[in-house]
Amino acid sequence: MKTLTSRQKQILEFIDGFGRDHGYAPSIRDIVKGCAISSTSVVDYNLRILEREGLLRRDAEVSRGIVRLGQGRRGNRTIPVLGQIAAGFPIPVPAADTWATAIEGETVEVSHELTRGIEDVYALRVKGTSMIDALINDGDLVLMRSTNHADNGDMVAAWLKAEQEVTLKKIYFEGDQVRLQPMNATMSPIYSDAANVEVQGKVLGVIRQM
Amino acid sequence: MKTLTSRQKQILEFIDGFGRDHGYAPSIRDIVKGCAISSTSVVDYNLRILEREGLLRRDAEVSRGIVRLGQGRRGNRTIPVLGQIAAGFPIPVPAADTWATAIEGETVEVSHELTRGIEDVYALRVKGTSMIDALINDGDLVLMRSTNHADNGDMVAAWLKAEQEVTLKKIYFEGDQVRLQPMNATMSPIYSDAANVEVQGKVLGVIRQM
DNA sequence: TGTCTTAGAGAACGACTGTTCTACCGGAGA
DNA sequence: TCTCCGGTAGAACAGTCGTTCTCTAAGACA
Repeated sequence: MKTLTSRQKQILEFIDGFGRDHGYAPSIRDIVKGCAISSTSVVDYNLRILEREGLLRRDAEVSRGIVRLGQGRRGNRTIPVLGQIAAGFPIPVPAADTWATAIEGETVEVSHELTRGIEDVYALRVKGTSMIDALINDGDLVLMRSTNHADNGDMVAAWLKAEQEVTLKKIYFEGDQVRLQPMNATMSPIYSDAANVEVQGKVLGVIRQM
Repeated sequence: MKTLTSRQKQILEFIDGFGRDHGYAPSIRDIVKGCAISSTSVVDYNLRILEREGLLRRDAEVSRGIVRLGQGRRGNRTIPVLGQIAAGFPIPVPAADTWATAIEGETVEVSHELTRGIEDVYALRVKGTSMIDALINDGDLVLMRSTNHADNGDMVAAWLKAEQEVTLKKIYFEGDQVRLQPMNATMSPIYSDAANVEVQGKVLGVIRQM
């Protein structure tokens, strides 16, 4: 990338500032005024360069059609809070329609850093202190990736069919057995038949508010 | 708030969708096409209602001057990660210049929900498992509000002057004594002279990525 | 039945705005 | 000196876009 001229940096900064102040992009003439430039063609000229450099996108013949690209502008993901998780209480694996209806309810906003671009993410509010061994407290929000697959050592929400309960544990596959390991050394792991265990989701992160 | 008509909901959803797709707001005529409405005046009429209900803001005579308000659209805060915290290692209370230089370094993006509009927020990365009693693990990010004041029961970063160390504990003021309470019942609280304890910050939240 | 309110349709006006064409200027290179 | 090029000016054009005025229609209410 070629280094930007001071004018181009100035225009870029003006666009960002204008967006923060107004909530929409400036017009060419807004930039003319804001950067003390005397002609719209100069702005157009420099915007073409900035677009070529990949710093913004322009939609032809659209008023205020400048969209800033690059840096941390990607915004938030809105994640549905599908329900609560507590020992002995099943979590519904979200189906397409569950998803839609959940949108109406509680949601959290998280940055892309946390979800890392993963699509099927939902959140569960932890009820009770039964997960305290896993450093997860009452009221915490766990970000879950909806999946039926897990790797050794992943922290998962596991559905124990016979026991009819869900626990949040680390999972280890040992032959046709599955070991569900609490994160507290003083607690014993649960061993179960692999057929009896169904992975409902993988924990991506934890958010706690105080 | 009066309940919205289906047309108003439709327009609202179209605006949100258009914004996601294009990065800028639709024009009135975009809404006309997108919602199969036959006149711009109908859109204008409904937009006025939506504006009155506080669901959006319109800037007069500005192309694509619709700004969606309400729900979780407020965008992110960029929080500087000022350093690490580990037992026995002092946290610098951020001064104005520390702040500026830290901006250049690592940052996290968090939604406004977490910071609740509070200004002086910084983050610390937890090193080691010395805070595990407080349900905070190695590598976690603690969101701190920079303050010298704390209320009874707040979780704070406390600087013990004589011992030259910082701990993350619940704080209780008991006369001229201060009780620093770990969050694990099997551990004993630390009692210290009030003059020996300096609150450096209050924990607002914890973010853990797995 | 007549009036008011809500909702929608259609068209026209004028301001807003992106695009483009021509011209000017200074420095680098031949 | 002449030419080319990056950068700048100014102006005109045409399409975009918000606003507003007039009309229509259906339901509520007295």
